[in-house]
Amino acid sequence: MKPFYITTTIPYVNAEAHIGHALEFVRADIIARSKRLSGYEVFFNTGTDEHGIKVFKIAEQLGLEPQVYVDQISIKFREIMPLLGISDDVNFIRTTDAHHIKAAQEFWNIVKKNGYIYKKDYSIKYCIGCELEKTDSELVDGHCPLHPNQDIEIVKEENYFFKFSAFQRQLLELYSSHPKLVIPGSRLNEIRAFVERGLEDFSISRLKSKMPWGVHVPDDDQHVMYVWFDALVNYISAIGWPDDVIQEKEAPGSFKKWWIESGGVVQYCGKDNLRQQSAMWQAMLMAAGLTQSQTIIIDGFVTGEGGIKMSKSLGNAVDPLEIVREYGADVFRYYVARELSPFEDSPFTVDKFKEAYNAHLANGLGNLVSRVMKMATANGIALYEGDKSRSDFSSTDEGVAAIKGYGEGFNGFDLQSASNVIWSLISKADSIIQERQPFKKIKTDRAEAERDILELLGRLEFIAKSLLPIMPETARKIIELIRKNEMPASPLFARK
RNA sequence: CGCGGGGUAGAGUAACGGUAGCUCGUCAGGCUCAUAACCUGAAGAUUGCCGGUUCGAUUCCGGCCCCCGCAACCA
Repeated sequence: MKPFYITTTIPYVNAEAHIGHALEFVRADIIARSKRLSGYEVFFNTGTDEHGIKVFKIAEQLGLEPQVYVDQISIKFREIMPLLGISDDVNFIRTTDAHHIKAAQEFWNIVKKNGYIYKKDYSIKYCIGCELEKTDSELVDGHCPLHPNQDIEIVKEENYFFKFSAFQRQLLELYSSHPKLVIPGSRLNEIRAFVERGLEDFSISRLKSKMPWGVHVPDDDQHVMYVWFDALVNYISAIGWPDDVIQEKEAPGSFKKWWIESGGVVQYCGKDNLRQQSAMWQAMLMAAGLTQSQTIIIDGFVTGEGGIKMSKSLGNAVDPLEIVREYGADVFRYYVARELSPFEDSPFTVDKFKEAYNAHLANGLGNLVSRVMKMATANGIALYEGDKSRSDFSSTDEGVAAIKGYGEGFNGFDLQSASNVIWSLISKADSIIQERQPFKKIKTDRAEAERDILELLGRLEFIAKSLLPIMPETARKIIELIRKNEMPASPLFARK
């Protein structure tokens, strides 16, 4: 079986999971499931990023050891997975895992040995009020917005730096030779323009005296790693690197299989992560002598009504778990796949969600299942005689075209166009019932009506099978009903 | 002249050189197998503004206005 490796970015655990995380988990899972169904062996990775000053401070405020805090919050993220219908075999990496820490240090050693790590003075902008360093973008008029009356202190410290600037040409070559590296193409243009403007080396360590919660820099007990050389390495530590490379100890789930033979990792990330994933991380891989990622899919953001940023203070934030609690994982997955733009920002409101649920799941899919199964069961017309199907939609011209459109959607990671194929088949089936009226015909022309109903069952089965990656539980339920020739005990999606 | 994305019917979006499509909502008709569901039809858009290229522009080019994100260590 051909291997396929897909990963999400791993969320930082300074806050609980929000809808953007849920969206990314679900999208990656839909791709993972579809690959599995088309015969790939899949490694699906997600997890949590747990080091850094913010986590350290939060733990301090809560009066907890950092490790205790991250244990608590990491498990919350892990527990979300089954609630979203994420595949059971998803790998969940934590940057505090012993193996990951070892891998991050080994990665550092290799890059250093290759001459891409050096030390220099670094000016940190520090807010005394927050006791935190600040980035320019966090400052308003040169002051911390939380402490506008205090001056920002410039603290100089010696940090390790990564020679990002050395990779400008190689990165540009990579973008030219791999036009599908970043999806959608507009994001590739964006990152290319960024790299063309010139790269600055970036700092990859912090003084341990100020930031104790991090991976120790090898051979220097004054420093811990700053986020990049820690968190980004998870994509390879998750698949066993460096064991089978360094020690030539080939383990199952090895780096060679998942990173090399698969053709590289497919990564999902939000648009705020474009730079980190498609430039910084790729350069780090080059520096370590490793091959590049295969594809980086850039998600848009979920916004509130009218494209306004979602935030708790604005009161327009939607909690994915509340949605899942009320509607179930499959409905949320449907919404992510079909109602949100695959690559651009799209609004998510409870009203819109409910509207889509009623229109396309209750009235659409759910209602179709009821009407088809009613005609089949009431008249004793089953699709299967033993194991033999009496109507196979996939071999019809229409079926072949549907498979093509659906496949193209998935190949381009365009879940929306893939699911549109399914919903146009649902709509078509509704029209067929209306036009041919098998429910009426059954009284006058049984043979003809039976043919119609069998065709509808075949279509419904095709719809259900196509739905497996997106709405796995629902799809299985429908397939089961068809096999047993039964009505659903209660409506699949009750109107709300 | 920092970078990128966008402005299309009441709402959300698609098309990207050839009569502006889809979904929701609205209105009218039909059907009764179905979850007051389904089917058909209608109304509703001078495709942000101005100019250019073209036989023809929502689609290409130039200018302007407005919105959003990013602007380097914010996951």
